[in-house]
Amino acid sequence: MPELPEVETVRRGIAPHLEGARIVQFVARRADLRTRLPERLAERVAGRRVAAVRRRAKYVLVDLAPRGADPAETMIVHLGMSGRLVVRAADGTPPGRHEHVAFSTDRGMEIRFSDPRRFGVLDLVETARLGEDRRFAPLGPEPLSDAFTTEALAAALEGSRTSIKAALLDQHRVAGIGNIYACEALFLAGISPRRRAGSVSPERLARLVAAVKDVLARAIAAGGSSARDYVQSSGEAGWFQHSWAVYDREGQPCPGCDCGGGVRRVVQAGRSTFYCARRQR
DNA sequence: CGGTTGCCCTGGGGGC
DNA sequence: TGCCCCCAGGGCAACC
Repeated sequence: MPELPEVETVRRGIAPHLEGARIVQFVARRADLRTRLPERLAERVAGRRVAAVRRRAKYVLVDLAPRGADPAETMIVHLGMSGRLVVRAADGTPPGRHEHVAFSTDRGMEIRFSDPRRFGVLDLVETARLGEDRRFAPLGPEPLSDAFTTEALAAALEGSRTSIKAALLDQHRVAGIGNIYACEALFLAGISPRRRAGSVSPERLARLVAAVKDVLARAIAAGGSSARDYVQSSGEAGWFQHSWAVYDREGQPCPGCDCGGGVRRVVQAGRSTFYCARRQR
């Protein structure tokens, strides 16, 4: 699934089409995503004006303006591993097999949520209660915000005996990093993914914070890096070649390093980790 | 309590 | 070509 940069790119892709627009029709074709769609979702959303499209961690947040007695509500979208939000003209084209939800706007555009693996989530919560939602309350800081500092990361990792790689994937310590960018940031910072999280020195944590920000910002600037499941929100298929230094490059030489073994793959907490044993210590 | 494992689901790729 | 196994960007509940 899209990690933070891909979700941010999706947000930027759909925001111009949604912000200020009114949702005129909302259709849910199947309700059994990772969690069930909320009751009466279509009637609760149809007719509402979109106040803003935001992002928190890997969630897209579509803020719906109040309507009559209805308070401001937020549609929460998580793309899971294979989810997409595609913008297209509302031209009546029938939905594809995996397009589970679709909604159109008074500007003649349609947003389709497709998710073959159905690991995604779509929910509706009162905007004022978002902060106490169990999915959002425990989230760590946004890595691209000023709140994500060396000191903040050190505090989040203090005493932790898990690996630094697993810690970076823990959304409660820092939010939005997934498997690809965890690998890439550790490579950039020269830190072994197997090192215990609580034992990384402040100097190296400072490098890691900078590496996380750098790798995420560059991915956003590039439009998000892609994997096979991803399609840019504006609809064009497959954007971009991968430009990863170590992710999915087992056995290949890492950039600027001719160490014999090349990039290694190990499994940590059930997820593949790619790293260079020579450059990462 | 913190950390690790298994599972939710479908599709694509590689090996045979 | 076909089949079968393995793997995949996440998150969470159930376990140690």
